[in-house]
Amino acid sequence: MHDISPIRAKSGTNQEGTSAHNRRVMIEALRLNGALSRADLARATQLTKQAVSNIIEDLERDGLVVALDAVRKGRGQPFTPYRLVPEGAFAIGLQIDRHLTRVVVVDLVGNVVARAEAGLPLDEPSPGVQTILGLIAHTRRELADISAQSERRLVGLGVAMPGPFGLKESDDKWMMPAWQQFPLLETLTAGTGLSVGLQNDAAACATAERIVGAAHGVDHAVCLYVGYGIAAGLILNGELYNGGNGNAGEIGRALLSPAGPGATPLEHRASLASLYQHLGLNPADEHLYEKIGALAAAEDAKVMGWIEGAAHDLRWSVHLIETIFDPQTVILTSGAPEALAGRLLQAIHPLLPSIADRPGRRLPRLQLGITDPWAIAVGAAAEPISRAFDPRFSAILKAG
Amino acid sequence: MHDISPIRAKSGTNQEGTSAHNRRVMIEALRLNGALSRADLARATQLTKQAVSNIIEDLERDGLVVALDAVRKGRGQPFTPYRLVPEGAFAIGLQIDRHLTRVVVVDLVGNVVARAEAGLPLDEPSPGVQTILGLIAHTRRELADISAQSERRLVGLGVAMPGPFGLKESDDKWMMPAWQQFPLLETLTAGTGLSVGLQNDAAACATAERIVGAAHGVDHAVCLYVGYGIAAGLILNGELYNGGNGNAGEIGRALLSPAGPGATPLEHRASLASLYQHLGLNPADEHLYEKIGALAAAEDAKVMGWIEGAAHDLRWSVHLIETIFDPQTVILTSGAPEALAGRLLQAIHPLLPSIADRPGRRLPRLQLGITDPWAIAVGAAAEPISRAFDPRFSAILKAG
DNA sequence: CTATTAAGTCAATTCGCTTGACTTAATTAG
DNA sequence: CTAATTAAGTCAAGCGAATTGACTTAATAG
Repeated sequence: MHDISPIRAKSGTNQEGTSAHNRRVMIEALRLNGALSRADLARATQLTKQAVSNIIEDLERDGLVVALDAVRKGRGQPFTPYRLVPEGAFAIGLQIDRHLTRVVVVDLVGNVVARAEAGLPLDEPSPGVQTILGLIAHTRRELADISAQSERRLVGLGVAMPGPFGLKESDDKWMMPAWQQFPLLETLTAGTGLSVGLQNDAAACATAERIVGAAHGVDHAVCLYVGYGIAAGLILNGELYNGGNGNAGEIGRALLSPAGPGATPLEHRASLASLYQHLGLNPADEHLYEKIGALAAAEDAKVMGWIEGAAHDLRWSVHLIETIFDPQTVILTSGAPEALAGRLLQAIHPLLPSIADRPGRRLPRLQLGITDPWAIAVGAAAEPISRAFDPRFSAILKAG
Repeated sequence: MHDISPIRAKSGTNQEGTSAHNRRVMIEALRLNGALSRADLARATQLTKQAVSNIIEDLERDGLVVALDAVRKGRGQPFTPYRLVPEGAFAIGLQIDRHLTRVVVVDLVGNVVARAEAGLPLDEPSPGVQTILGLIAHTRRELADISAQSERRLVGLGVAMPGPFGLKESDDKWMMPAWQQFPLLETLTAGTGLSVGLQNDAAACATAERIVGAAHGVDHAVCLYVGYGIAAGLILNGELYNGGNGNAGEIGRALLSPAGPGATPLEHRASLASLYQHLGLNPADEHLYEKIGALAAAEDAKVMGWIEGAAHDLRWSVHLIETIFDPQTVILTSGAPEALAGRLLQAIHPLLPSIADRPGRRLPRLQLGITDPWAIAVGAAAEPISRAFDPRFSAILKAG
């Protein structure tokens, strides 16, 4: 922001970057594969045994990994597997949805160790933020009871809320105009002292799937999230893709046909908001989740009608996503009860033909992801963890 | 292929990776900014003056950069700018289109130093490949006349042809089934002794735009290529995105509406193939390019009719691309004459509203890119150059 | 019991970036 | 005209993380 050089160049790197990267690679390898010996790690990362030994010793001293009992397996000296220590790091995830907010604390491997939720006023961010800071403080105290060194091991706060961000004017009734204007990140940074990151809810969902779900270890996946709105979280080359302005994947506003009066945004037909409207339910209703879960389980005619319409558009959305991204798999996630999400998944089938329909596929073209209403908050919390520990290009380079 | 470890992990890195990355960063900085002093480079890349000096000395010895005259500017010692040496490296680009093939040799900064073209049989790859190898040998001899050390400085051969690749069965008449089956890359590798890379034509186009065109220095851009077919080249985070199977951006096969008998693939309505059909022209006609150029310049009714239809669909494609990728700009490129491409661009306007319609934009939402029929071949040649000299994550890591 | 296989350590080495002092050469202030 | 200031660039020593190759340890196969 201050004194930007007119010269465009990528940042260089040095031994620090090398070291940081290799540590991250070790941590990711352990997350993806469970427990590994140093010899295994050396083979998998192409580093020497000695380099791996040094790094592991380092990580062990930092409390991020721990040795298990030696294992005898065939000839040769028994190996000592190492695994991640869940209590090695924690992060806080904050989901801000239209009518409620959720806060979770997750550990290094993605376990939820504390959670809290509360209602949220749609049009008044200021008291809402007080509520949020209260929830965060509460979960932090819970965390302190679990882990003595928790504060030192807290790597950040991830925020997930419906996008898109930073547009001209939010006169769209499906949005949250008051929240879009509020200096949320600054307030949260000041109020918590943590490093704060922001994602849209689909991105958070994709991050959750990547850390603990169906996208675990998959480098190219698209996470289609049907929540109050609808959006896609994009995992490309093993990293979340945000776009030029952080709004990539905001397909809720995609028009369903080239033009004309029938051009409807996708989110007006395939989002829970549209379902609530279809059913005449109040979105602020406290028992909404249970109600639509019961209706879906009972295969209520109105719900099934909505499902059919939404599935029709989603089928085509999957086709477009496959055609454009060529992902290894598409993951359908939802803030909806599993009964509803499952029926929606079924209704989307059979899928339209596309380039994804290729020989030698290993992963399904479309699969159901996490259908836990807390998934978004977990994904939000996974973002700082990923930022701190996952191998990524930017982590090798100097500066920030 | 052989003995794949079941352990999933990213590769580690070491000083070699560091060094390779920093050299690439220098080269990219010089390509993007023209000539820079070592002090400028140090500031831009965050490396120390000393590190930059060592690397520049190295690059100079390798013949990749050269010092210009010292420049006095304000206080302090005059600085010595360095610039890239075009003859520092060469690459061959091969475009295989439906009815013809083009070969170019480009230098380090993207200048074409030799070119050749020939017709190609659609259904017989084998004699076609002999033609291609002949063209390559021919341009190589031309190159040898220009640069004595040319062979040593040839970094690779890039191939661009219409995708998608590796599908089940190419019973689609718009495709080139015979070519899809032929072991092209192996034959070319054996026939030239060069390292060979493959892209679809839109990706090649995007690479060309990135090296010498509208996407120069832009990190998030989508290149919409209207050629015989239609596809999008995706530049995400400053690198070309290929997808899980190398078929990302193949939007020609995207269906234009959710379902029903009217569901037409985009390429049946917005591709030059569809124009030829609309006009009743033979795609193998030698003077096709001139013919449609003249018709477009004369605003022929039939051509304008096709433009209107194609623009209708492309307008919506741009909307979808913006909504999904949130790019900084969308670039319309085409193998068509400028008269036609320009009118098509005009006809696409006004654009549909989208998240790209945001305050503080610097780049146009949609702009015309290179409309040179040789652009694809140049982009194909740019791929090995980029692979050899551009900073990228994979270049830091070991092996690969 | 011996040969073989494999995990892991030890100590020396290597290599590219960093550090801090220094040199060179220009402009600006007095 | 001189001295102070500013900035580019060099020099030489140092550092740090991975590498190298020999070595140790401990298991199984024959």
